[in-house]
Amino acid sequence: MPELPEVETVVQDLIASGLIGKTLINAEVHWLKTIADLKKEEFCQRIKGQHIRSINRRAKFLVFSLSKDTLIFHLRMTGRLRIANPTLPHVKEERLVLNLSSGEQLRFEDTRKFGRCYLVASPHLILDKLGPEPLDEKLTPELFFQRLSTHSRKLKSLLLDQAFLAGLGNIYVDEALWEAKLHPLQTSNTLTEKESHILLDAIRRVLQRGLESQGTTLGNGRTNFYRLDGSKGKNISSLKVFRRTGQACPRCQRVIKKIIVAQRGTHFCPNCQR
DNA sequence: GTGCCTGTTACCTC
DNA sequence: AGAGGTAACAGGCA
Repeated sequence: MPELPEVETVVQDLIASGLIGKTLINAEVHWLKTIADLKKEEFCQRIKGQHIRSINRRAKFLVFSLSKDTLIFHLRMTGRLRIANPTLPHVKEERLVLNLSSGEQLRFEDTRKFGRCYLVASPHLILDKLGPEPLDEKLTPELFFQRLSTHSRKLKSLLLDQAFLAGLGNIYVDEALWEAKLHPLQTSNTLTEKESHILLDAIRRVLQRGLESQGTTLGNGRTNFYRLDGSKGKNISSLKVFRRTGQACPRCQRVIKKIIVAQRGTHFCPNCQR
């Protein structure tokens, strides 16, 4: 669910909610594996009294710089953050609650329990293996082409690989490949330099669109992406192929197909994407 | 109820 | 190196 635009939306929502500068009073851990790296007692002890210096995004990670340590969330499939008054009813999907000096709570809800929260002295071990940020100017078209050329992999799996490029997930990869008119099974080192530039542009366009729409919320269930205040992202109306199997391609009207690549549902137009 | 699907990632084997 | 399988989970849906 949460890919780059969704995580960035949540980061911006957290900042807008005035979280920066607040102090973490204590933590309530309701699911141990959520904080897999640390024992519950150590996590609670260590986080106590630290204040939030800044909130950033790297790939699909939310990164809270605290006064001493770094607090990192990965939402995986169904993780959600919510700021709540303690009197707000709790839900059973709540895995972690951080009590703030303001009297509010930062609640982490996660239906499928895949999400993770790390409290570390240094973020490097977690963040340094990630590839470049797709929207970073330092990722030039030349560098992107060079990186694509050094792998012989299906475009779909390569673009999902966070060590190759950070922040894309199933939705935006399918959308970017459609936008670039490239087949998900095409091998990465067969792209011409021109095609690779078109692909980078396409990736940036679909991400930018996702950001402007504050993310993609696909349905109505609680396992979907929601913003901090519970509202939906509006990007679904921009999707051209994702979960549109059997419908007409908006470009050529041919029927959109679905195949499985790298164990992931992959949507594309067999006419536009050769 | 049954069985299959799902937006992520780590880890394993070939 | 890269591909494929499995596992971690629980809900949605036909």
